[in-house]
Amino acid sequence: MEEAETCPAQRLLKMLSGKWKAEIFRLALEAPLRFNSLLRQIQGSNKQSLATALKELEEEGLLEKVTIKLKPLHIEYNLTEKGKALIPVFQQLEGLA
Amino acid sequence: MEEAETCPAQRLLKMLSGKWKAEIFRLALEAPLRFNSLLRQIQGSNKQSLATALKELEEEGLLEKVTIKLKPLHIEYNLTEKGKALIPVFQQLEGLA
DNA sequence: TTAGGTAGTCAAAAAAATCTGACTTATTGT
DNA sequence: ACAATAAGTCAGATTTTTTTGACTACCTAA
Repeated sequence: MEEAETCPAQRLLKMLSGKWKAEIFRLALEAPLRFNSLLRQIQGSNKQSLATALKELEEEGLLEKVTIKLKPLHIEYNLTEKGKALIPVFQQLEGLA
Repeated sequence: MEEAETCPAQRLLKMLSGKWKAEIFRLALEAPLRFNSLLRQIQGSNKQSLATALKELEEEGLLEKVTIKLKPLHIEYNLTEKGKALIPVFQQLEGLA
């Protein structure tokens, strides 16, 4: 059941909610992400959860999926402009921690 | 099962995670909170969930519970200093929304 | 050609979060 | 004295999120 939210910050908060999204986002600040590397980097995570998180981050427009057609032929996830706009918030969050 | 988090922002994000916390926090910016008013103000919520959220916000040190011993003798929840430190982050979040 | 890597999907199970309704204790207003 | 309000708690049910393990499909290196 979907519900309307009254609090504007809620939407943004929800974008990074869930067990793995914040960590994925943080790693995306450093370099383009690749599925299996992520699975190795984030200990305790699992395929399904990462796949779901990546799909949602993509749907929310924070990450974009890019098929690299060169040599090792693989897929990358990059921060979008919208994703980059979130960096200062994220840093402020880290600053308080 | 508890797990250690690697991402520093995660802790802060978690403080305002959950279905009602952001909304509660937002209302706390305006005025001290009272349980039953909150229940009426936040449509769709319920006692138990609000009680849990308030308890957690208190444990996290964002709200403090105050017993007002005057005339109508009641309980208030106020933003703590730590809670107030979160205001700019919250505003930035709303600014992006 | 066979093994290993990459990038997943699917169904089902388990765990965590949220909701419901009944009940409590103390204080007010009439 | 009685009913209403305030501020909850508790057990159980329901819902949502997260995890597990099996299974695809494609490519590459030996």
